[in-house]
Amino acid sequence: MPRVLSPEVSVVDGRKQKVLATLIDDYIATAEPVGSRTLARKYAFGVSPATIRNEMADLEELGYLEHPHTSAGRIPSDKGYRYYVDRLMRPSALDPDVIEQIRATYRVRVRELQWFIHQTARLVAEMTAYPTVVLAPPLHEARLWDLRVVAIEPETVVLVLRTDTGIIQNRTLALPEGLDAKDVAAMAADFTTRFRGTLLAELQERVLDGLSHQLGHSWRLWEELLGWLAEAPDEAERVTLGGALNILNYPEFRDVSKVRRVLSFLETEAAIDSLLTRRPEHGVLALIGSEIDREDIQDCSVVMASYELGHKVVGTLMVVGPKRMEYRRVYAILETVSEELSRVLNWA
Amino acid sequence: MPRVLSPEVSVVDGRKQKVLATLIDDYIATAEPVGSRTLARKYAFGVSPATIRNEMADLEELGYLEHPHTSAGRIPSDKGYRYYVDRLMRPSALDPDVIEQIRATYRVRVRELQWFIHQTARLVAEMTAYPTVVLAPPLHEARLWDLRVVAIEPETVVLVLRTDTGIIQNRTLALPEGLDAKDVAAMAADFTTRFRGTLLAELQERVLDGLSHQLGHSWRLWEELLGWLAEAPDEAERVTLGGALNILNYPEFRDVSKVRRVLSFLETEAAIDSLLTRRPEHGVLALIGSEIDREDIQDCSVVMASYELGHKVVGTLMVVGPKRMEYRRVYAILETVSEELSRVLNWA
DNA sequence: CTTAGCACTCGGGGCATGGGAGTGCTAATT
DNA sequence: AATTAGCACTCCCATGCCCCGAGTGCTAAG
Repeated sequence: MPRVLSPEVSVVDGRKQKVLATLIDDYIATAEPVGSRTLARKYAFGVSPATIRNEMADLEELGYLEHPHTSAGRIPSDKGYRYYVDRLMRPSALDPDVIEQIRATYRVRVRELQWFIHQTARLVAEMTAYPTVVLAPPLHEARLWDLRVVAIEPETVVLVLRTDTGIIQNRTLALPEGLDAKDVAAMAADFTTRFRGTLLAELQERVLDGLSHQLGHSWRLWEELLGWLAEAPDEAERVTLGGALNILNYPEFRDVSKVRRVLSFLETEAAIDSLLTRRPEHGVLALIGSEIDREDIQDCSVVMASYELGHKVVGTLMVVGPKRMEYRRVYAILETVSEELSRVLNWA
Repeated sequence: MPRVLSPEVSVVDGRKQKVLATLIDDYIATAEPVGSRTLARKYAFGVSPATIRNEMADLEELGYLEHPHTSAGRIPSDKGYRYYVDRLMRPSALDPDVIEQIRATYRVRVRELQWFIHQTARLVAEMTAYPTVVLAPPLHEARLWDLRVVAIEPETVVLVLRTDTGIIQNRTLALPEGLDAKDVAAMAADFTTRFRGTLLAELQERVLDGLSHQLGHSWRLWEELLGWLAEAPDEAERVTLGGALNILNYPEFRDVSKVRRVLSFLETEAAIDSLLTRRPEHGVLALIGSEIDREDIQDCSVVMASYELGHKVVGTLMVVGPKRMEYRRVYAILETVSEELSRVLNWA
């Protein structure tokens, strides 16, 4: 008859914690269910397998471990991982080399936001060896700062849109007959003074409301121009994916259909967005397996962090991998990268 | 004792051709080795399996078919596919709907080249159901047309680079102290008049030769500016990949390691470049299995077509899939898409 | 409380077996 | 001479079986 265990107290028991932590570390490293003998031999526990066996049985009863089948070792449950992440794992100190690599990435001449986002996705994917998603600030939430016109040819101009978050989009535009670049430049200047500071989302709405009629300028041109303004926020590439193929390195994804599930998830903007409700304002946060409320990637974990621009939280980094993820390392990397990224974006 | 067959003549034999064509069609559709019985029953041949068997044995001896093992049906050899592509397959007429879908994609307001390339990759990947790569014209081969400066803030400007092929890149630049936007604009104008028409590759070289010294303007700014010009061609994203996940739908890629081989190939610019030596100037070309001289994707086929800009061949479309590819359909789609794309890029 | 001992469970690898698909040859048919 | 029926043969592969080993859970002794 099993001992009766009062849940929270017993896990606090030092040895149980050590067993759980060690088991999870081992399982993260090997992807094989861990047995009592392995645990006792491989790590210096100073107790016999039988003792460990008892502890493991308790941990299972408490819901921290599971049994794929009778004669296999144990694997962590979602609850087990959660406990590990919240209480057990020692924060990992990044190697100075690694920190230097991160800093070096951002130690560059002035670049545009999109460049930083790309580099970040690439960097984190490479360093963690998991697929990584970086979300750019949604253009809808940005405010118009500046609309400029560059004459390129008599009948062609380039529009340069700049927002308060420093995002720049440009777009070539053919001029309707009878207008030259100067007219357009004047219109743009007028437009800028009128609407500087307005949310792009709001402008978008107003366009649909027929803003162009009220402006009195050349009707057709404004239609095009405002049409573009209205489209720009939707067209902007918000999700940047790095190292998608990393997923193929993990044995839990030896099955092609699982690979498809995860990769389609990562390529679907709406899917990624659905995770954003959980985004942490500060620090790093993990969603483990069933904590993600989407069926398609229930056997994955997601680790997220935010970054700031103009001292406001605007974007997100996400690392996606098997539940058996190297949380320690990923936490450390995301912490450092999100800090450094925020720093460079805030020109500090 | 097998009959002696003079190679080229005998394949011309009508029935052998029909057997070969039908077998390949069936294999393309099913991915299963095709046996004589299946062939005779499923398609109205009017002869018995035994006869087909003889034909198949001949075709194998001639090198057009292979035998995975004694008791399996036949599959086409690379030579067989080649013969099929060159002589056997009837060109497929695209459905009017499909043609309309292609046209509609390009029936848009003025856009930049990069937009067309993205759309094309997406469109072809969706229509063929294979991964698709679109190559942009290499910036090295473009000529400087225009360098413009837009003042954004007192100490920040946006540079807009335009080439003869209409490619636009822009870049934010922080001004060194003591310079204002007007100075820079003047410099840029000067630069444009001096170097309009020069190959970017050449400019790149000259930069390395210390061009900035000769220009006499503010030394530091030119360094930055020219540094950017020198980098731009290398940074430009030349390879656009669409529908990478399509590869997962084909049973020959049920094995994750094969998926990895193909997808890493597609993500490696240098690898893609190595195929370019075979790019056709006109029309559509297939490389089948061993005809691709790279080991990593020997069990794939690549179908390519070029597109024109300014009436010069500058870029390439590639569809990548298993050797058992739907050549008919892919040929038809690539033909139409490359024509329509060239048309829209040439403003016709 | 810990541990040795031991019976028990279960998944998976190895091996034999049989069925089925397909071939290739021969001989008969047209 | 070409076609086809017949048939023996080959070989893959799914199935079932057995056995091994890893791991457990219980009991009883230290």
